[in-house]
Order: sequence, then C-alpha cells, then structure tokens
Amino acid sequence: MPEIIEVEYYRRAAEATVGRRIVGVDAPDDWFLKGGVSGADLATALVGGTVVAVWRHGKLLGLVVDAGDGDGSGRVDLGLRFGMTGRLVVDGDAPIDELLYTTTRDDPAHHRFGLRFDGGASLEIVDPRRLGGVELPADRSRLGPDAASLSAGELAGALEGSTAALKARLLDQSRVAGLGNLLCDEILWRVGLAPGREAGGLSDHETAALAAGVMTTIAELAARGGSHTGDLQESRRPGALCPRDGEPMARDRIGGRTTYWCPVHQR
DNA sequence: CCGGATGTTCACCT
DNA sequence: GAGGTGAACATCCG
Repeated sequence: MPEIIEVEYYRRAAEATVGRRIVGVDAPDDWFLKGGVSGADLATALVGGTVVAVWRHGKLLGLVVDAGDGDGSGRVDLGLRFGMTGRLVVDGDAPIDELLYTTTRDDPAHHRFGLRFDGGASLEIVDPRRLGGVELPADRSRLGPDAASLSAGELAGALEGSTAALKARLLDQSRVAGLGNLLCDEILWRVGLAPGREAGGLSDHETAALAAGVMTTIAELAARGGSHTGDLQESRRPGALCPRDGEPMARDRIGGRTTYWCPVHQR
C-alpha cells in the first residue's frame, strides 16, 4: 500500500523496536534481498545488535542497528522497502491496511522478511507480490528531498530544466522522494495543475503553490488515514465527474501510470 | 478470462 | 543524455 504516508505509519510502528536486541533474522526469500546481500550476511551483521534509531526517507524505512562494540563503528542501516503491497507487522500487529486487504492477510507464504528480538517480539514484512525488498546498507543516494518536508526551492531544483511531464517528474524518486500515483493525482488536482505540463515550465508562483500543496496534502491525508483518503479518490474511475466543478474527469497514462485529472480546472 | 492495481528496475527505443 | 515504453515480479479484485 505504501506511499510516503503509509511508510511514515510504518516508521512510527517500528519505533517500538528501538532499544531491542536482535536475536534472529528470517530471510526465507532471496529475491527479497537486494544489493547482493544474503540471509547469512544479514544474520552476521544484525544478530546481537540493538536497534538504536528508526528513520524514513521517502518510501524507504531505515533501522539503525548498533552492533554494540562500544565505539559505534559497528553501526549499520538496514533498509526496508514495501513496493505496492508490502506491509510492516510489529509484534504481530499491522498498524494499518486491514481495510483494504481483508483476505489472506496472514498467509505465511507472504512472509518475506523478519527480525526476532530478545523477549519474543518481532518485526516482519508481509508482501504478497514481492515488490518490496531489504537492503544492507540502506541506500539513500538515489533519493531526492523528502516530500513531507519539501521546500519551494527544493521543488524548483527538482523540476528545473526538465521537458518531462510534471507528474512523471514528481513520481521520479530521485527528484522528489515519497510521492506515488494516488498522491500525485490528488496533489495536482488540489493545486490545479495539469499532470502533462512540462515540468520545467512552471512559474515561480506555480512552483510555490505546488510545494505547499505537496506538504499540506500529505499532512491532511496522513491525518485522515492514508493515501487513499483523498478528495479525488472516488473519482479515480472511468466516467467520474470532477468533485470540484462537476466536469468529466480525464483518464490518461502519464509517467507510465494511470492518471485521472480535470481538464477544466487543472491547467 | 482479462485488465488493472498506492512500486521499482531494467532493457530497448527514439 | 533525456525521456518514453513495456516487461518483470505475484496476487487479488472487479
């Protein structure tokens, strides 16, 4: 399910593991391990270590694990990605998602990765489609500025000089980290910008409005309960009318993703 | 049965 | 190099 909002929920849930000592790593699926690490590598690096911090950058969740050798040199960042269908389960509780995936949510075959902690607690990723993954170390090098705290200046830098479609650029995680398909459509609809506009062609005023829209939309939908709680959500289907002005919504393919937008008020 | 889905990466074009 | 497209991953849903 995750876009930036859901991964932030996951980060909060993962906070419960801070201070815990790792006693086991479950990595039943080599496909899920990215960057050439093996399950044995992960066990060597993580078992015996303690989670000392949790962070999120875009859709990437990081666990800082201290090997406990006293000087901090054994500190590593474990990176967790969730793809479209990955869910984080901490101590047997999924913080969200029961509403959308009501079936097979406990299928053991979908268990792709787990950490076991001293005292029986656990953190695991359940991901039916295996679109997520685990990496060590977490690689933030290809991520742009985080969308949840995006400044107008950062956004201007992300869009500058690009002839690509605005939405395609916003979906590019190396330019802005965290926005997914639903959130992008919602933001552009709220701000009144057409998704196919040339990314580098926005005025300063439009860029500032878009940056503000990115942050306020994320904050508002996060408070409501997720990326799927947008005002546009029910109109993301063929034949729907724009909730703002009642005009027919357009459906296009932009940035490789199905895009719903209102040709009347999004210009 | 078919198409599409909150994601990412890669090969292959233009 | 930039940008676009389609495939792949595997499952569920309409």
